[in-house]
Amino acid sequence: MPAAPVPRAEQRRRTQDRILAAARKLFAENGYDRTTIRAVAAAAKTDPGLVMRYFESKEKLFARIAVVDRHEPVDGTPEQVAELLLASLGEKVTAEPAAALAAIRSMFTHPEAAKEVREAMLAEQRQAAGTMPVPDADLRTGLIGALTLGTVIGRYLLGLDGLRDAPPEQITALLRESFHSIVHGDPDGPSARSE
Amino acid sequence: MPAAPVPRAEQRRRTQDRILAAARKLFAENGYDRTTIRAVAAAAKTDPGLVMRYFESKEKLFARIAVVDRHEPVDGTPEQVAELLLASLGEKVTAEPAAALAAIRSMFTHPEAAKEVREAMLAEQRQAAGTMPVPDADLRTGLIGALTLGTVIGRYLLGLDGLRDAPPEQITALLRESFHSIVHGDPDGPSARSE
DNA sequence: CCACCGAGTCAACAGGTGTAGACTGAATCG
DNA sequence: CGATTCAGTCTACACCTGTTGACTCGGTGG
Repeated sequence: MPAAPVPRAEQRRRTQDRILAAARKLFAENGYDRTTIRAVAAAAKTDPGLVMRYFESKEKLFARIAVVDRHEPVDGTPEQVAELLLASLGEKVTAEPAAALAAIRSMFTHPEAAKEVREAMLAEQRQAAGTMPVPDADLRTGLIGALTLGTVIGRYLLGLDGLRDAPPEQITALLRESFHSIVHGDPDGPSARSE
Repeated sequence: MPAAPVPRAEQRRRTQDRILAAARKLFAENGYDRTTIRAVAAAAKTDPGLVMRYFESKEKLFARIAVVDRHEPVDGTPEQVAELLLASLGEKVTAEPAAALAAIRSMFTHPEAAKEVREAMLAEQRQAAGTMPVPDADLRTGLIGALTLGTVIGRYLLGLDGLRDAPPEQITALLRESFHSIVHGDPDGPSARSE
């Protein structure tokens, strides 16, 4: 007597979770286009039809997965802002969030993913820019965002030699001075340092 | 009487050029997966069959297009190396080579494109690393490569607000100090500056 | 001038895609 | 206990993909 007949609600939750996990993994590894509903279903040991039933469409499934989490508002002096942005990079380099990787990997070919990444970066950018009273604040904060993105890509998506297995603290240590110089460096280059 | 019957050789060259131009454009805009042979043929005002006949396969056509040009060997003191890498970024930010964009846009989903970009970056990295007598030279040069890539991506592929229309000199000026600090900064962070 | 070659066109194939719908059987509920 | 709901499965559709081969027809070399 199989006395433990798994309740239907729980059964459903389990399969949905398996599908989400498989989707996260496959989207992160192969990007949107190269990930098929059939592959997700297979990896989740289910049927493509079920994936459709639970998540409506491939698009919706991807949207459910590929979220880049926005961090809390930054504020303070430019130096503090630089330090905060650096810390946020540290988290990203430490955590390896499959969801963000899925979005980043797909952002060049999938419009929705590009929008997701762009908006997350712009949100960060606007807030940081507000604390900088220089005319080219947009450029500076955008640059820092780009550098952050480049670092994450180099480490996780390209696996560059020096970056792949470096301890996060070492990476952030090397970038600390960079971030600071960009945030409050003088606009005409480093030739005239006032500090 | 249309007295100028275009010679066959030239006719062929023209069509091949049209195909190559269309492929460059479409691969750069949409990436490998989302670019179809049919679309290339249509944009080149030809037939898919002809594309196959002239370039054998989609793969070969892409390989023909997506080449990231390696620049000449860098050498000298670390400071000079930093300056050279910065200049090379300047070129990249100025030129907007469709070919490289095609490779970069496809590198997350197309293995061959990833290899192309990786190898171009590693070649640069190895040479630059040779001039640095520190144990973490790989990390430093890899980081600079990642920052360069991030900048190009932010400018051309994401079109970030501050980066999209900033003059290249301004970008390189802001990054100059960063590159230098990474190349010859001290390994334990910027807290103890010897300069 | 005529046979040939090759640029260009067309239709089709085999495979893979997202998605829809009918069906089955067991958990659920009155 | 009987009726019903619903997780899970299977089949099929319509479409799009890279790629192939047969066909046309005008420039080309003998």
